[in-house]
Amino acid sequence: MTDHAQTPPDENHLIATRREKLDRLRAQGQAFPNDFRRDTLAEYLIGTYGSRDAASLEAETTVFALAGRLMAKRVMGKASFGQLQDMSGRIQLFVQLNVVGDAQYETFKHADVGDLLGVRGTVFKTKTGELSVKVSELRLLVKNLRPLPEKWAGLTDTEVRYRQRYLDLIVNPEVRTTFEKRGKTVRFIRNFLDALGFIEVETPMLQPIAGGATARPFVTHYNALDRDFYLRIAPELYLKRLVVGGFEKVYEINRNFRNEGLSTRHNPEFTMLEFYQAYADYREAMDLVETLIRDVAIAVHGSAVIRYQGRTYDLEKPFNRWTMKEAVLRHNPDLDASALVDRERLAAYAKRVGGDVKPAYGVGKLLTEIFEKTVETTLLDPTFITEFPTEVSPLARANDADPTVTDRFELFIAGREIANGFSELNDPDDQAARFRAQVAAKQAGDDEAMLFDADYIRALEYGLPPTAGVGVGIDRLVMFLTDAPSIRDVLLFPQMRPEA
RNA sequence: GGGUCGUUAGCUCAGUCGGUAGAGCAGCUGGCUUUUAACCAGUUGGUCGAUGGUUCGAAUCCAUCACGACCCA
Repeated sequence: MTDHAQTPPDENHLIATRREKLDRLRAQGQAFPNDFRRDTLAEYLIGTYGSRDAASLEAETTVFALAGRLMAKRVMGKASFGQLQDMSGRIQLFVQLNVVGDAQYETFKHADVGDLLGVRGTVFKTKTGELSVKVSELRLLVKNLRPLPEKWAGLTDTEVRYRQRYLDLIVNPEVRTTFEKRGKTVRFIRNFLDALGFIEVETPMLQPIAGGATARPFVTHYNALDRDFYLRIAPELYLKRLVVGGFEKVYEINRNFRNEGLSTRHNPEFTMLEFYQAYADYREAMDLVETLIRDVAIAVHGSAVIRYQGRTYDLEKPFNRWTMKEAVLRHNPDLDASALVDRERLAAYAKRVGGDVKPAYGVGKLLTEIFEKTVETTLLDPTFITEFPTEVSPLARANDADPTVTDRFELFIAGREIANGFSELNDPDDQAARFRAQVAAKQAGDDEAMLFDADYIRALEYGLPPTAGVGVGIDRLVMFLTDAPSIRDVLLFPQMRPEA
């Protein structure tokens, strides 16, 4: 791009002024140099010298090279202060005319907050005791053309924060902390599973049949094959194929895509951990999940006692474990055990509590509706709900004693589903029958129902070991660990409508 | 999809009953060699989200639309 002289007519005078400064830099030579090398981060200086007193620092003659973004500037005649921010934090700069000379002092005087600078200098403490760098050399490395948000109130407009996350990250340090914690969370989970002998794999995102969950997929087109493909809604069926193939402990952490609405809890692409362990059942999986959640909290947060949105959660205590029926009865005194098997009464009650009621719904689906409407958001302390109806669990193994329910659990924390796991259905004929029921539901108008995956059935016919599988919503887990009220706060670039 | 609220200078926000568009910060000019929301003096800066309507006159009232936040489905 060489037409830098062309300034869009809608730019304001602040940008125009900075472009003039840039034009002068271009005229003087390389305006975007890449030959300055730093050897020190702000955090290192603060950590190493922050607690030393002013007198002892006077003997420190080491010259450090730092680079970063100028975040504040205070010019006082022939001496000036600034704040330099790098990836580790901030440190104060002290620039004096009689040390750096006219040219560099002018550079600093006319620098804008937001410019990227390289400086060399020694450490000292000011009268007020702030560790600072006495600058002996200063260079402008990149000219900032767009003014940063105001220094005191900062950037609060949520729309701008999400759309221009880079700006949010520059001016709101706690945002950076949130995403560092997110990275730490994922890394901890990988280490945790690796240590238990799990193998991490990657399975297709582009799938000819979007299986493994009940959700509407995104459709795309593969030109070379002239065929529609789907962005995956879950990796589940592929991971279980791998268990058939002998990956007896396997996991994947990756993106899923669901063609649903946007909300504080939903983004169309989100990150899911799924892991599968052969020769284990859902109870062992629950124990593993409980340990994982507790340990990840300690690793990321330093403690198993978490403050989330004003409420304290003690993950050290054993998680609650209730069956879905127990939970529904506990929260709905108008219902008794006999009502839970009476379709008419359940349908009437589900309707009363605002649930979706359709003629095709059996008692299991109706019970689930009532659970979602009356119980889910009340499950604040970590709670496993078990015995999900078979009707709503097309991939889970039916319970040996009561085949109307499955050996399945979901974990709720702060009223939100965090994990979902079950003993896998490994009877190929039962699975084929459940796929056929899903296909029938789809034909009856349920556009979230599953399709028949013949290759998956073929894989089961080779023999899927008895297996437990779990999915953990990473975004919701990170929300909880970072005290974030909205999923958008834990996604670097949350989905937004295109700008007008 | 529905409801409520919001959108005014680069940022954060005021704007009365419908009567010439405001502040702080940032910017620009000058002063100031230990400041830290530096300070002092002067000063520039507006498609009031968009479109249409009511009115002598609209940031303000009405309608539609766009985008966002929160709640609900």
